[in-house]
Amino acid sequence: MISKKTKYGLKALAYIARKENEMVSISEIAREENIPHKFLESILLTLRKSGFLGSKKGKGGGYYLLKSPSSIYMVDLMRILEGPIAPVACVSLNYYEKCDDCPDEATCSLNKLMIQVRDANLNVFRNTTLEDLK
Amino acid sequence: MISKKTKYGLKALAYIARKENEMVSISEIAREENIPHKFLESILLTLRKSGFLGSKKGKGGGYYLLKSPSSIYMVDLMRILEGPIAPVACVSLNYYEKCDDCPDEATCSLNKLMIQVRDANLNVFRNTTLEDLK
DNA sequence: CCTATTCCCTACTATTCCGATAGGGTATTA
DNA sequence: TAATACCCTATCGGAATAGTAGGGAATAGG
Repeated sequence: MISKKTKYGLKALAYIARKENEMVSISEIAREENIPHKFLESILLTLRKSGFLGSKKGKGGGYYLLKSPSSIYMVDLMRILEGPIAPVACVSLNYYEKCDDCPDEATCSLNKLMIQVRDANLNVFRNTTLEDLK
Repeated sequence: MISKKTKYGLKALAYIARKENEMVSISEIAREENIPHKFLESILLTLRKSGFLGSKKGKGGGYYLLKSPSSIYMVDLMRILEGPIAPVACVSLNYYEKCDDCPDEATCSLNKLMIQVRDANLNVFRNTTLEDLK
């Protein structure tokens, strides 16, 4: 199950994508998408720091996409918002970590299944862009 | 990312499956698979109550599979150990729940993607059995 | 029978993570 | 200069996760 952070983040991005080339304020998104204002603020902040959003301060300011929706891939958004795509860290491409218990990944009974799950999810996320959420 | 409960549970089941028709004790599994004894005990208890394992008390006792590994599907194990397969409850087949925020699932921007993810995972878990983990 | 073994069961604890909020600071526009 | 809107750090309660404690009950072997 994905976190609310991820869910809110994707919904907000889809909302911004629908308003092509417009500046969109946190307040507007929060209101229209029923997302807690302050929580959303922190999410958009990380999306800006990750290079997906630009922002403008002051009256009439807000957020806007830095790239076209069709060139923003879900796989990149998911990694920023949710973390690893893989179901266990020991098969993660971007967040690899060894298991405490498992002495040898090559003979681990779960390894193959975990890789299958990872790849199934990667396949979806690599073939979906923000354009598809509009 | 799956919980340690799920990971330990699957590893334990795979271990038991490898010992065909033998009685396997908690202690043996805990030792061989590096799983905390008491934690494993509680996991195997839920697997027994869910109908996957049988048990025998007393000296020489332990756990055993109630069905052949090839007829125990991952999808059923995952639902017991991990919970919903779906990334959000509002697209879950077995654990459906309406979203607080979303006024209408039919127009929700995430709905289609979430269903895709759910189905990708279902596809893996429905086509894998405990036999494949042996 | 007695005892060691092994599962059974409830409850409890410690830690981590999630969801959300507080509160002030800074830039921008009118 | 007032109002608006983003910037940033810190904090906090509650839920979930991970794991522990401790005694009870069945069983096999001596």
